[in-house]
Amino acid sequence: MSEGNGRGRADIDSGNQSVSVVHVNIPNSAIQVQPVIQANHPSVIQNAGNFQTIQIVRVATVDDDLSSDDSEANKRREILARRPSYRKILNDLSSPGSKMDDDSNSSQSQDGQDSYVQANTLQLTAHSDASQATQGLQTLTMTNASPTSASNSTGGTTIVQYAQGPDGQFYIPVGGTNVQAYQIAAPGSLTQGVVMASGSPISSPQHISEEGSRKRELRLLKNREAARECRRKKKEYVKCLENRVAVLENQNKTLIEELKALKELYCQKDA
DNA sequence: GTAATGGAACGTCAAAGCGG
DNA sequence: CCGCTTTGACGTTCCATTAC
Repeated sequence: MSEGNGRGRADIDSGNQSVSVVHVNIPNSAIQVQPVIQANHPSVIQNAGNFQTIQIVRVATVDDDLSSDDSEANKRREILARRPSYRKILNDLSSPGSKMDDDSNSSQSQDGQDSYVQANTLQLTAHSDASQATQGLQTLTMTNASPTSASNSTGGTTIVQYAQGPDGQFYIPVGGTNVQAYQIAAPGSLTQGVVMASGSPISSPQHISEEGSRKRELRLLKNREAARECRRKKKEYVKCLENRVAVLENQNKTLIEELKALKELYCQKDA
C-alpha cells in the first residue's frame, strides 16, 4: 500500500503527461466563451462555433470550515456529488444548440481531435463457443457501444469468460485481462440468469440466495465495466479541457498581437 | 539488490442522476 | 417511484523510479 488513502489524487493519465485534478476555488460563476472566427488563424477556426457556456461548479471556498474529518468528508461528498456528469458536459460541448440523443451515439469533441463514444446500456448476451465449450470455458459477451482500451474489450464488446465445473458451479475469472484466479460463483449464475432473464421464478430460499448472488455478480460486473468507461471518459474530458486551454491561449495571444498592431497603426496615423 | 516512494489503473461501494 | 447508470471516494495492486 502506497499512500494510505487515495484522497486528493485523481486517477488521471493523459498519455505522456500526468495531470493532477485539483479543486480550484472559484466562486459561483460561469465563463462565457464566445465563438470567434478568424480566417487568419486556422488553429482557432477549428474550434469556432463550438464554444459554449461552461458552467464552473463551485467546489469549495478558501474559508470553508473543514475542521473535522467527518464533516469534511460529508461536505466534500455533498459538493462533489453535484458536479455535472462528463457525459453531460461533453454533450453540451459537442452539440451547440441541440441536445444530442443520449444513447449509443458517437460524436466529435469540440476540438475535433478526440472522438467520444458513449455507451449507456450494457446488453448482455450469453453464448458458448464450441471449441471453448469443450474445455469448459465459455464466454459472456457484453455488447457495449463504446470501444474501451482496457481489458479484453474489443470494439465495444467486453468478453467475460467463465467456466462451468463438473459440480455445476460457475467459475468466473477474476483480475481483468489476466486470468489470475477463479472465483466461485453460485451455480446457475450469470449465464442462466442472463439467458433466463424473464424465466419463471422459483421461490425456494436457496434459489433466492442464488438469485441474490447472481444479481450481485452481474451488478459488480456491470459496475466494473462502468467504472472503466467512466475513467476513460474522464481522461477524455480532461484532454478536451486541455485542448481548449491551448486553443484559448493561442487565441488570446493572437488577439493581443492584433491589438498591438492596431495600436501601432493608430499611433503612426496620429503622429 | 532492495526498500521506499509515487503514479496509474483497478474494483467496489455509495449516492446522485436520470429515464420510463 | 423504481431500476439502472454514472461518478466520486477509498483501498489495493502493480510497476517504474530513486536513494541507499
